[in-house]
Amino acid sequence: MEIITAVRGFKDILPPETEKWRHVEETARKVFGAFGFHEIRIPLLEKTELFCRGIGETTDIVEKEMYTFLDRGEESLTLRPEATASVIRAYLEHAVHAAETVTRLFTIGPMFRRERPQKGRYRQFHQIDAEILGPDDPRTDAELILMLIHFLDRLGLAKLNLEINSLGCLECRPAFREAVISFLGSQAEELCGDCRRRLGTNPLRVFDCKVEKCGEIISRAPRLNSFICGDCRTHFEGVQEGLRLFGVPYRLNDQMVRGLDYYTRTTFEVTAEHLGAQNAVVGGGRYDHLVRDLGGPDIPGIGFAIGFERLISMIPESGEDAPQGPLLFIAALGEKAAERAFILGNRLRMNGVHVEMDYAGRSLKSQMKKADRLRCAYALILGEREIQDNKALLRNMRESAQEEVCLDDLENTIMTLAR
RNA sequence: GUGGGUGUAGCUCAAAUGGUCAGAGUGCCGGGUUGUGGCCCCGGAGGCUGAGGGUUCAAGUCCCUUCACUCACCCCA
Repeated sequence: MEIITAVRGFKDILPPETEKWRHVEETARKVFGAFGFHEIRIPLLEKTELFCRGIGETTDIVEKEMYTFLDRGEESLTLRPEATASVIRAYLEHAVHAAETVTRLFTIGPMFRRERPQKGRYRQFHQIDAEILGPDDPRTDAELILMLIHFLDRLGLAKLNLEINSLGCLECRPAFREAVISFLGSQAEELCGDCRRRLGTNPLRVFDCKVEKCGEIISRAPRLNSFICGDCRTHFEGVQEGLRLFGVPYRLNDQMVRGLDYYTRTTFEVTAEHLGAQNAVVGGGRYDHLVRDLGGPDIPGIGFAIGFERLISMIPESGEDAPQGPLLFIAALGEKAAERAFILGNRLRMNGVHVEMDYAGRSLKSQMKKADRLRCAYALILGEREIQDNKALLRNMRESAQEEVCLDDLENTIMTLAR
C-alpha cells in the first residue's frame, strides 16, 4: 500500500530544524516585546470577503492564489494568504481602537497561497507579522523599521539590503499613476507581453519588470518624486531622518512597488542575495486607509511581514552545531535493575532532568554506545551486582572517569549534577 | 498557469556505448574478553532502480504516459 504524502507545497519541519524555528520565534518575542508589541493570535480561516476588501480584488493573491471553499455550500471561506487583514478585523471586532490610541501587535503563523512552489516559496509558509495601528508620525515608521533591522541583526544576518520608498497618498498618487499609464500606453508595443498586461491591471508593477527593454523604457518614465505632495515628502523625509539617527543603512528605490493594493506612503523591503529568485525576506509598508476600507474609523497603520522560511534559510549554522545532549543515560542490566532505572529515570525527568534509558535489555556495551551517540554527559550503570551492594556506577562520559554512588542518595547526586 | 532539470537502500551518490549492475559511503542493529562508549575490524537488516505501458533475446540504462521533487517565469514573504 502506498503511503500518504504531504500536500504539494506543504512542508514538514522536523527536528533539529524546529530548534532553529524556536530560536527565531523567541528572538522575535524578546525584541518585539521591548518595542511594546503584544502578541495576537488570529484564526487561519476568514470570510473570503475580508481578503477581497483588504488586499484588493485585482491583486494576484485574490485573483488566483487563495484557498477558497464554500463551507457547507453556503459561506465562502478562505485560508488566510496574509495576516494584516485578519489583524485589523480582530482590532475592529474587539473595538481595540476605542480603548487605546496606539496599538502594537505581532503574530507568527502560517499563511496559504496556491502558487507553484519553488525555492523559498511554498503553499503553506510562515510569517512574522507586526503592525502598528494609530499613529502616522514618521518616527513610527522609522521605529518599526529600526526594530525590524535590530531583530535581523540579533539573528546574526548579514548581507541584507533595506530598500525604502514612498508611494504617496490618495492626494498625489492618482496623478502619478495616470502619468505612468499614459507614458507607457504611448509605447505599449515596445513592452514585453507581461508588461502590456500589467498596464491594464497594475501599471506601477511595470517598474520592477526584469526584461531589459522594459527597464530602458521605465527609466524614462515619470517619477513619483515629481508628483509627490508636500505632506508626503515631509513625511518620507521624516522617516529617513529617523533611520539616519540610528545609522540604519538603507537604499532609496523609487521603483519599488509592492504587490498589495493597500499601501500608502512608506513602503520597504528587505532582500538578500543567495536566496534564489525569491529574494524578498521582508515586505512592509504604511496603509493609512485600510482600517477604514474594512469598515472601521479612518485609522492609519503600518506593518511588515517577515518570510519565516526565507529567514531561517539564511541563519548561519551555529558554531556549536552539536546540541546539548541528555544529562544522563541509565544503563540497566537485568530485570531488577531495569525496574529501578524505570523508577529513577522518570522521577528525575519529573524534576526536569533530561534522562534517557533503553528498555530493550541490550548488552552494556550497546547501551554505552547509545549513551555516547546521544552525547549524554553521564551514564549510570546499574547492574545486579550494584543493586546487591546498594550502589551504582556513575560515569562521566566526557572525562571517562567513573565512581561509585550510593543508591540511597542517587537522586540528590544527579540533581546536583543538573545544576 | 507556462517552461527546463531530476527521480537507484533512511541519507549522499556509483553502475562506458542497453548484457552478473543492483553497489559504495554514511546511518541503523549486532559482534570483536566475562558487565563499559568514542578509534579500528567483522557481520546483518534495508531497494520489485517513483509508477504504468512499449521496443528488445535482454532495460535504472532507449521510447511513450503519468506522478513526485526541483529550478525559473508569473507573483510575492
